[in-house]
Amino acid sequence: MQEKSNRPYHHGDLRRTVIETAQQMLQEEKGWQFTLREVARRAGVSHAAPYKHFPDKSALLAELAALGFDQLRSEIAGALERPLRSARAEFVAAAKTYVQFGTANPSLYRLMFSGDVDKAAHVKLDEAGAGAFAELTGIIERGQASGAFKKHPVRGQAAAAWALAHGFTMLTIDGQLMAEKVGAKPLDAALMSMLEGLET
Amino acid sequence: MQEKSNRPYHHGDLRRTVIETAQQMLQEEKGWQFTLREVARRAGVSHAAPYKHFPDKSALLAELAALGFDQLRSEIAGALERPLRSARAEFVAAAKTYVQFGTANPSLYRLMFSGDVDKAAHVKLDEAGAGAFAELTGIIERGQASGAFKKHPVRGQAAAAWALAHGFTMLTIDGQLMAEKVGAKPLDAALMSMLEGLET
DNA sequence: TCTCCTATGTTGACAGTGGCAACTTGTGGG
DNA sequence: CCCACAAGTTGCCACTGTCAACATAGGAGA
Repeated sequence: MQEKSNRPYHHGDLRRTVIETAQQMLQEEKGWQFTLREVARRAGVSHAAPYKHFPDKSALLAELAALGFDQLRSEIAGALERPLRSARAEFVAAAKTYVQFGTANPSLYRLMFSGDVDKAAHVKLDEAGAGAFAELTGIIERGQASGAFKKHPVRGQAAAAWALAHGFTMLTIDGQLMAEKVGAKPLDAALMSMLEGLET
Repeated sequence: MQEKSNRPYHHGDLRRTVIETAQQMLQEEKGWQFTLREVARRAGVSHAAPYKHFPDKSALLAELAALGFDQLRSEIAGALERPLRSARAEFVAAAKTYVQFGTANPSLYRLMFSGDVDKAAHVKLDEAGAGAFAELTGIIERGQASGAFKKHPVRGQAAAAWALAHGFTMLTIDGQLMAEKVGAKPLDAALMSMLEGLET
């Protein structure tokens, strides 16, 4: 419109708006390959405005990934808050929450684990592995302490559990684990296999 | 140079040259986010020449991914060619070959499983899951037939095995499975866990 | 051998991108 | 009230993917 925008010259909260707009665009067809200019357009500012809040596009992507890790950790912690009856129940709850998060947010999950975000740009991304891994390590340690799990090296077991959850999430997002190919409840089957290896 | 290139007007084998050049560029820093114009420059042709062999950039990426799946399947088949003493040995050989392939070719492996290649563009990508999955299914079937593996639903077990191998590969490529975090031989630990679940 | 059609190159253009510099408009602190 | 800084805008550059029109072979058929 020829008439000036009624937004004042200073947006007031552009950093948050850019992040939220980018999060919305993650849900769209191009996933994290949206353009920063389109983010700026939707935020109602010029194409260069986001550069006052993020050094470059990669920094915005890193921020999105970091928020994703925050949310993942929060959901896993939430799943373990309720008193659980056994190490097995803890393990299953954490794993199912993990996979549920990834499959509910496929583009975000891909971004979180793409090589394209600059891990040096955001300390939270360094903590990414630490967070998920720490939860799993804790579950296995408690399981071994209670006698429910075999006393194998904890970190190797935790790596296996994380690899299984991560791999399952990625393959599901890719559409590689269709029911007609892998049966109706492949996650349950996968977790049972892993548990049979873990349990005494 | 002002002097004309000594390459004749018709390249003669440009499609193969574009593929090979792109494969080389996959090994470089930008991974599969190389530009088609740079591929054309390195191939010594104009920026539009590749469009006579590939409808668009995505089609070239799909071709690279398909060749990656060919190579992966070939390497797994090669690992299983030698007579193996047990179902366990088969399982370990296939899994280790899988992870070895992915960690030796990180950018190619990421491309193979990125959501960014158009699966409709190449029938081999549809077969991607079929190939790896068929190998794993075969190993588990043979293991169950010989009595080495428990008689659980095969496809669920195969899905678990694939998820573990895939997840382990992706996390390794991401640098998330450093030895100081997960111990010296995390893949061996992971495979042992899964095998303890599989074996009778 | 010639002609014609197709394959496969090239050139030029378009619309868009990421990101930078210089400038403009507030805002807040002293 | 003034000034320094934050946070906007405008304009530009070099590059991209892709398309259309044109140029140059190459091969098949008469």
